[in-house]
Amino acid sequence: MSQQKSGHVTLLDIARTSGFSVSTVSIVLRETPLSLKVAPKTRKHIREIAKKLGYHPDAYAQSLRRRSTQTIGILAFDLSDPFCIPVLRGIHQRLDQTGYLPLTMDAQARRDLFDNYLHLTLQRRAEAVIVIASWVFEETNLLGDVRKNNVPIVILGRDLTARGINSVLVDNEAGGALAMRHLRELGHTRIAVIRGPQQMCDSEPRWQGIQRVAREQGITIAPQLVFELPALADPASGFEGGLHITRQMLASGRPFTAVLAFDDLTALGVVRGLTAAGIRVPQDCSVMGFDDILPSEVATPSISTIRQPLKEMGIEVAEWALNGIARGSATGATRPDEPRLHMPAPELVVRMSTGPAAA
Amino acid sequence: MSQQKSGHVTLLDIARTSGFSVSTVSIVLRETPLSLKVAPKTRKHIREIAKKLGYHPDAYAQSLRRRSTQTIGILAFDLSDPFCIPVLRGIHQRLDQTGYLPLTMDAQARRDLFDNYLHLTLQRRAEAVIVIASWVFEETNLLGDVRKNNVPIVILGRDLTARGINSVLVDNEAGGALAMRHLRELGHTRIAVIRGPQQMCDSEPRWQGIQRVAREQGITIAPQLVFELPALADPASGFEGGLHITRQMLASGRPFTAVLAFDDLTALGVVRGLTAAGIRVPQDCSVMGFDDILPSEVATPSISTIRQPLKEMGIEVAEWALNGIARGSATGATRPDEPRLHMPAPELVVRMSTGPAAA
DNA sequence: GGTGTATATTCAAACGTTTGAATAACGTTG
DNA sequence: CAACGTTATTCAAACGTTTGAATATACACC
Repeated sequence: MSQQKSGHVTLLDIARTSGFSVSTVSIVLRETPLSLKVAPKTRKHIREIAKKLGYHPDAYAQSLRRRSTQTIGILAFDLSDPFCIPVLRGIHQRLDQTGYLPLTMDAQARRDLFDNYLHLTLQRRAEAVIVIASWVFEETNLLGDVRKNNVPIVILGRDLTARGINSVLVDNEAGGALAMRHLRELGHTRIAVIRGPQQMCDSEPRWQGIQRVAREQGITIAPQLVFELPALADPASGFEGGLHITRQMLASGRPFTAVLAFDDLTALGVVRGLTAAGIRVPQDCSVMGFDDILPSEVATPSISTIRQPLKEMGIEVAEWALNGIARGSATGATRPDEPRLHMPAPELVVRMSTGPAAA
Repeated sequence: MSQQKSGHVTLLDIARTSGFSVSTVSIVLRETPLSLKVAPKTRKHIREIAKKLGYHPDAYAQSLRRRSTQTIGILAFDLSDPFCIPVLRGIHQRLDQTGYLPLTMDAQARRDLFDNYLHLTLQRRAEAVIVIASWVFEETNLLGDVRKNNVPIVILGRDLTARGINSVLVDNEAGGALAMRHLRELGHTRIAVIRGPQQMCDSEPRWQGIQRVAREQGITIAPQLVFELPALADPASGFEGGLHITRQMLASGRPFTAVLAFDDLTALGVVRGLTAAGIRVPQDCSVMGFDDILPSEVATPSISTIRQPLKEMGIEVAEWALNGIARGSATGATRPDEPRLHMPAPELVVRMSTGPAAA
C-alpha cells in the first residue's frame, strides 16, 4: 500500500503507484488544457488509481500555490439567535454556485470570541468577511487589521456605512410602521408599545416608524404605555422581558387593547403574561411581534409579526462579498468607494394573535 | 510600504522592513525556545513591525509545513433543526480550550450537499470529522474515503457502531419510558401516541420505552390511538403532521386524555389541533413532547417534554474526536478498536401542557 | 594562537500543489 | 539526414512557513 507520511493520500502516492510523474498526475486530475495531450489510457489509469486510493487534493497546498483560498469568513454574533440561520441559508445559496466555502464562526454573543474569530478569519486567509450582527455589537477594531490585509468586509444587521463598511439591514422604520398600521386598521387605539433595549440599533428606527404612523392616523400613544426592554446579551431574554413588562402593564390598571412588542420572543412573553391573567389573545387583546422566528409560527395562538427577508438579505450580502473579492483582484487595491447601504422592506405576516379591537 | 504580492502581509515583508532574516522573524513571532537567544531589542523591534503591518501568519502555509491543520470538520445534517445549535455549543466549548477550529458545514438535509461537504472536509484536511445527524441520514460512502485517509470520525444522533463508528445519542428508550411514566403518574390511561416516521432511527426505541412502561403499569395502548408521522425531509414538518393527525384522532371519536407526541414540534401541532377544536390543554387533554427546543419553552401553554443533554453530548463527541486525533498520531494508524457507544439519559421537563387526567 | 564555549543569526530543505518551460520520442519533410 | 512539428511527459520553481543544522562573532582558557 501507499506509504504516506501524513496519513493522507498525496499526488506523490498516486505518481508512485501509477509510475507517472507528479506533474502528469496533477495535470490529469486537474483537467488542465494540457491534459488533452495525455494519452486517454494514461488518464483513465491515473484517475482510477486516484479513486482507489481515496485521493483528495490538499486544499492547503492548493491555496498556497494558487494564492487563493476560495473561502469566505462568516462571523455570526450568536448562532442561537434564530435570526441567523435563514441568513446563513441565503449566503450558502449564493456561495454554493461559486465554489467559495463559507467558514462559519459563532461568537456566542461574546466579545472576546468575536475578536478571536476575526483573527482566525484573517489567518485562514478568508478572501472576504461577512459579519452577521443582529444583537449587541460593540465596536471592535475590525477596521484596522482587516483593512491592512485588504480583505473586503460586509455587515448584515447594522448600518456601519459611517465606518466605511457596506451594510445590509432591514428597513426597521418601515417595519415599525407596518406593525402599527396593521393594529390601527383593526381598530386599535389604546396600544401599548414595548421598545427594544437602548443599546440595540434596531430599537430607535422601529419606534420612529410606530410614531410616524400614530401621527398620521391621529392617535396618541400614552407615555405610560411605552416600555423598554432591559439590555441583556442573551437573545432569548426577550421572553422574560415581555412577561415581566406585561405584569407591570396589567398592574398599572391602564386599559389597552393591543401590545406592539419589539420582537417575537417578547411578544410570546406578552402572550404568556396576558393568558396567565385570564386575558384572551386575540379576543381581548392583540399582540404583535417582529422577526418571524419559528416559535411564532408554531405557538398557539401563532404570532402576527413583521418578517425580514432574511434569506434575500443573505444572498445580497454574499453577492457584495463576492463583488468585493472580484474588485480587489482586478484593481490590486480596494478603492474607497462610497460604502453602500441596502435596506430591504419587511413584510407583514398576519396570524392568530391579532384581531379586531374589542368594543 | 511593503510590496506584497498576495495582498497579505508575510514574514518576508516583516523581514525586509526590519532588516532581519525571515527565519529570525519567524523564531521571534512563534516564540520558539530559540527566541530566548535573540536580543530583546531585536525581539521588540520585530514584534512592533509585525503589529504595525497587521501581520497574521498564513494558516495554510503553517499547516502545510507543520502537517497539522488544527481543524475538525463538523457536518451538521440540518442547521435549522433546533437540535443542532446546543450540540454545536458543546463542541465549541470543548474545542475552544484546545486551539482546534471547528469547520462547520450545513448539509441542509440534502444528500448531495452532505456528500459534497464530506469531500470538502477531507480536502480541507480536517483531522477528525464529527457528524451531527438527528434527522434522516441515508447511508453514504462515508466509510470509504474517510477511512482511507484515516481520519477519525464520530457521529452524534445515530448508532453506527455496527459500521465501526463511535456514536453518541440519547437513550431514546429511557426517554420514551420517562414520558409515559409521567403521564401515567398523572393518572392518564387512555393515551394516544404519535410515533416518529419509520425511517428515523429514534422512532423505534422511543416506542419500545413507551410500551415497556405501559406493560409495567398494566395499561394497554389502543392500536387505534397509535399514529405515525409521515417521512418528510423537513424537520419543521412535524408541526403539520401533529396537527393533521390530531384532526384524525378527533374525527375518529375515540376518547383519550393525553397525547404523547414524537417530538416537540409534533406536540405543538397537537396543541394547535386540540385548541382549534375547543379542547383545553392541559385541563381537557395533556400533551407531551420530546427534545426541548425553544418553541416549547416560550409557547403558551409551554410543552412538557423530554430533554436531551445536547450540550453534554456535544462535549463528549468533541472529546472523542480529540482522542481519535491523539491516538492516530501516536500509533500511526487507527487500530480498529471496538467502536464505542454512549447513550446519556434524558431528563423529564414538566411544564404547562401536562396535568392530571380529567375525571 | 589554537581550541572551546556561549551567544546571535541565517541557510536551506521540506510540506503538497500547480504550471511555464524544457525535454524526449517520433514521425515528416526538404 | 538534418531540421522541424507534433505529441506526450517531466523538470523545477514557487507559494509562506518552520526548524535542524550551520555559520559567524565574541570571549575566554590553556
